[in-house]
Amino acid sequence: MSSTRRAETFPANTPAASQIFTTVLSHGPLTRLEVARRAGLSPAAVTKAVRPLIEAGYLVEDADEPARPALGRPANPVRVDGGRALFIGVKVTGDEIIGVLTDLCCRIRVARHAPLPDRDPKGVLASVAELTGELLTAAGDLGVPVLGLGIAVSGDVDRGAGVVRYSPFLEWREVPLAELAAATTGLPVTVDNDVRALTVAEQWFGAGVGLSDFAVVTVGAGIGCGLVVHGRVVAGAQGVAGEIGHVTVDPAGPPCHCGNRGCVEAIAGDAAIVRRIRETTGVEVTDTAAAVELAHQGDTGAREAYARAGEAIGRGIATVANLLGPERVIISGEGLAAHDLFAEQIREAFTAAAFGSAAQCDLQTRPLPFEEWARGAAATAIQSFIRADQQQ
Amino acid sequence: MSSTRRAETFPANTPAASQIFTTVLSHGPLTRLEVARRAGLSPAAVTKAVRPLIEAGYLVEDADEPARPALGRPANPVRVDGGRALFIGVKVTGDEIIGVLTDLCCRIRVARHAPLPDRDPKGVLASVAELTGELLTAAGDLGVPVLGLGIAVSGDVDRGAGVVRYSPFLEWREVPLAELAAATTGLPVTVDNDVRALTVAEQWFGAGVGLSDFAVVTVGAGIGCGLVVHGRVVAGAQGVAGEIGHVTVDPAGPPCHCGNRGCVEAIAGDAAIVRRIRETTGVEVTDTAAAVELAHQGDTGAREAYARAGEAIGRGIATVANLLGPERVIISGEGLAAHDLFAEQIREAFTAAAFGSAAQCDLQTRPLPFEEWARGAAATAIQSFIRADQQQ
DNA sequence: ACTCTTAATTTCCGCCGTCAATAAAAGAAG
DNA sequence: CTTCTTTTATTGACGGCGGAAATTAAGAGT
Repeated sequence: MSSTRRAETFPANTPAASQIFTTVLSHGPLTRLEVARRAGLSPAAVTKAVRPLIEAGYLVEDADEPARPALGRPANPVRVDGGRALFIGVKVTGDEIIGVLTDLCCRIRVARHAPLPDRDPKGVLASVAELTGELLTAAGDLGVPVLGLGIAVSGDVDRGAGVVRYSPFLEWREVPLAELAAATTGLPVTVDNDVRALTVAEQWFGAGVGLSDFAVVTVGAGIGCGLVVHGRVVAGAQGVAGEIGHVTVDPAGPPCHCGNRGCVEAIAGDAAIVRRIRETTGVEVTDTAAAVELAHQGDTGAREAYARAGEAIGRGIATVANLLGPERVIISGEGLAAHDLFAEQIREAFTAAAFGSAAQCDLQTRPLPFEEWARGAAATAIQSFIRADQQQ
Repeated sequence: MSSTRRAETFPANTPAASQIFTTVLSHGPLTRLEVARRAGLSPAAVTKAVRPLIEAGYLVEDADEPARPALGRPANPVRVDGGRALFIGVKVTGDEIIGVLTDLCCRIRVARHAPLPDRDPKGVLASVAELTGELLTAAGDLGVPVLGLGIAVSGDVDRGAGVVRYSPFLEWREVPLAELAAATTGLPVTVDNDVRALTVAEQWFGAGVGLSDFAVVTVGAGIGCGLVVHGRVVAGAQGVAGEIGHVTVDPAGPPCHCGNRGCVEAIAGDAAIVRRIRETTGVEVTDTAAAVELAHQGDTGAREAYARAGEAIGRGIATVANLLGPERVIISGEGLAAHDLFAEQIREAFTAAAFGSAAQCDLQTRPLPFEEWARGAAATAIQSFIRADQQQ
């Protein structure tokens, strides 16, 4: 496993081919004509681009003909053969790593997690290698090649360079993770920020499909935000963007570890909610689960803490909507376990603080199973595989 | 003038040609090799694209050879011949219209303004036609054709459709201004939101040249913001974006006409500052000029009002920086007359509220002469002329 | 005069994507 | 059963864009 095996490459050199494939990938089975229409190309171009993709096994003609609605030659839709290739996505948190094996359509086949005994690059790399090894074995049993590995890390990540610039959780600076992981696993590696990875998954396989402007807001220990503008994920000039967690909601609010007061995260982050409940109720809740339970029991102080959190989140989302005018905001995150406790407040605060037509922005809530972060990492690997060099 | 004259079109059909021209336009005289490098094209492609542009008179070989630094065949830089074509930009405010005649390099040749007696579409159209007529006469004296008219209006504008969706100041809804103005002036017309127009001017001819991610913040009666992400001006899904003026800075702050409290505009807008000074000092200041003077005289209350305003603006800018990670923020606007009164607070509040590497964002201040808004409108006309159909 | 160096141009070529015509695959009509 | 209609897919010719490499251009130094 120490040698980099000859990586299989995707047979789509031209921008049109890669765009056509992406269209089919995101929009399920489509006839060639429909693909041409959506991609703004001629039918001839689609036919020509599709052939090599079918020959290589990445696309298949959909055998089952679901609807035979109309006159004329029957349509012959094509779809991506998810089983053609597998990808591995790994999310590294402060104390564990989560890995998934997905197919080309980013459907999870196997999910694993393991504790993270050691946070320094060497230790993390060993854990990643072990987990990847397990998943590779599982892939081998399926007889399908694994064509890429995506790693998601919170913090400041330069995806293009494959370098973790700064990760507070891991206490890393300038770690060339892609290079290191490629050397140990022999796979092509993509490294990206975790929220951006999740955003990529939504853009290609989730609620962001077909939208050129949307945002993903994650609610949990921290409050994160991934942005898609002009059809591309926003990375920011310094590699950091979407810091909604430290948008000030109330300058008189509780102090935040960032040094300010009343950041969204200082009100609606897990720790902030728990602290607030302790302070107002005197009950010694220690973690989020206990906080949620207390609120569900009807405790006024706990409910109020969640209401405040919801309001802060709603205001944060309204800020995003005011500034960018996205078509949709997808709210997700572990914090959604408490969804019923603040959904209403989020919506209310958003509506109140959204200015003008920004209020027309569609708010969607999506559950976030714990493997979802790792799935996002896999999505970045799929993306890198499909458009090896070219952008968007 | 009632018939639409045969519009001259720009001889650059291919994306490469238009990109090459834009590069030369923004980056002054460049040798063909340098253009090729910057545009990511081969020198051959540049030579081929440049020739018809020179023949049509849009580009010229720079006669004066400024530096002859090196060995080898002397470089033969090309630049845009600003005098080849003229454009008109018009900014419509609530009570006057401002018009400029610019050359192809967006340098102002003539500036005029006129009161706006009537705000309904018909009246505005008449005023625009009259002002345009004057500028066309001036252009005729120069013997240079006018190839486009840009109109900037505050509010919700659909540039592609040429329709003003909603303008609170003018009390317009769904006015097809581009079509109407084209019919009366006979010129190709571009209509855009005023802040976005200003942003286009900065992107092509100002402090945003060469940057793919930056923001323009305007300080004046209102607080506005134009955003460029991935090299393109953000328009938002509903045609509205950059509403920094109604980002909440302090939920306990003064009420805003939008229905919330403590919006940036409710603290740092002209009217808000004047009101604040009246309330805290008791002095009956009536307008911004008086407020500035009072502050410059050292009045504590007035100075404090400006300090608060600066803090609010700084926080607003930090929010933009946190969310988008722009490379630069350009602060401009009529409010900069009071620049010395709050520049420091803007910077301090920004630094305090910017999270992590967002603080590395470059803050620049630019004066905003009153014709600048109209110049922005002219910039949109130039942009439309250069890339008639294709995007970016 | 010759060489060295860098800029610009020319020529040729590959290749992508469109156009327009054609084939394919049904059901409908007679 | 044949022919027509309708819609999808394919084919082949064509045009044009942009790149690679060779060539020309225009000096400076020796």
